[in-house]
Amino acid sequence: MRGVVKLCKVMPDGRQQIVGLQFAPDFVGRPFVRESMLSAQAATDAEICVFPRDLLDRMISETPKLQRSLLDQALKELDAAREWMLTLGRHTAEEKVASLLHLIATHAEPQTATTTSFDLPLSRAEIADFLGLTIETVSRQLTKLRKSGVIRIENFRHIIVPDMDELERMISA
Amino acid sequence: MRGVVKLCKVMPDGRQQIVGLQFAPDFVGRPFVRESMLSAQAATDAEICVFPRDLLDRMISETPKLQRSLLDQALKELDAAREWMLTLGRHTAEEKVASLLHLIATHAEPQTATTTSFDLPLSRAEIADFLGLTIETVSRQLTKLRKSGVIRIENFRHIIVPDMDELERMISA
DNA sequence: CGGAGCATTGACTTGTTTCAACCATAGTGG
DNA sequence: CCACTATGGTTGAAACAAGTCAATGCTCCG
Repeated sequence: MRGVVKLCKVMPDGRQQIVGLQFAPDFVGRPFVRESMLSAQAATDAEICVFPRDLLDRMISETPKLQRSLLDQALKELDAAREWMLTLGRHTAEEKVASLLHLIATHAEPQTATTTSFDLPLSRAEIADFLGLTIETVSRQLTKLRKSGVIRIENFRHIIVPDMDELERMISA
Repeated sequence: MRGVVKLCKVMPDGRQQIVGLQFAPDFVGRPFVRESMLSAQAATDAEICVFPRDLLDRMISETPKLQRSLLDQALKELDAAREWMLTLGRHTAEEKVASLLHLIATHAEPQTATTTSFDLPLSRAEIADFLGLTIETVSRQLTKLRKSGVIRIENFRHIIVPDMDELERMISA
């Protein structure tokens, strides 16, 4: 209902990858399945509406409409995941960081005109885990974007994008 | 029904990423949606069973069982996509190549004991696009795996894995 | 004040890419 | 039948982007 939830995968040796962010009205969880190889953590303060599993399973089985919207959500997430695969596989560090800022800007609060500002829901370490980079590289790319005037940074977490088109041009995808 | 289909995304500047491989009885396509930002190409000779879109849409709407299996397939693909995000983001080149071999080995023909052999459905260039690497790096990692005895290569495309456990150990995830 | 936690910056190293040469195979046409 | 080209793959050397290691800065908070 409010806040951001991150979906994580970890390797035995400790390397970690965030494989998805869930925003405001998204549904988190996997009906019909006992467990998955995924952990979900709140990235910010969040209000979550929880359903008991068997009740939910039953409701889904009985109402085709619900099942349909669940399918839609799954397909939306699938598209997002594949979009992100392109980012992880074929973007440079700079493009990756720009992509993340764009993702958050478009999914967070409603926008006003071309100028946008928002709070990062993630720490540098979490950003690194999302982008497949190190915190140092994330930090460097952020200052690079700042120095080139694409973004402004206030208090580490608050980002101001004077010109969204400029940011989108950094991604070019 | 037979063969391998690859799902591709391309960037305006030509960089390309393969975001999924579909094997034998998988369903390819997106019901209810006119178009998606994805192209599907046969990677090998393939036999495909095609349904007319409106017929399929209608059938799905009317049979909850079909809708359910479609949901299952979507969730399966979502898991696979996220698994691959971990590979793209946090694995080294060597681990990536090993992961691909493992993926193909486990999805291709049924297996015999620990020794496995199969034909690569992808060219070096396609492998590179799947793993987010260059063809040169792919080639180098393959020879590295060959020289270390984890795999044998016959005629460029045919791979023999003497010991599956050994291959899995290269991935460690 | 002083320590803990997070972020930034710098110097250096390394893995992967880039650029280029080369090899093998198959097909084509003189 | 043999050059000749096209295609796909391998290999080497140099360049570069990102990672590693280490020092420092900034805030919050007890």
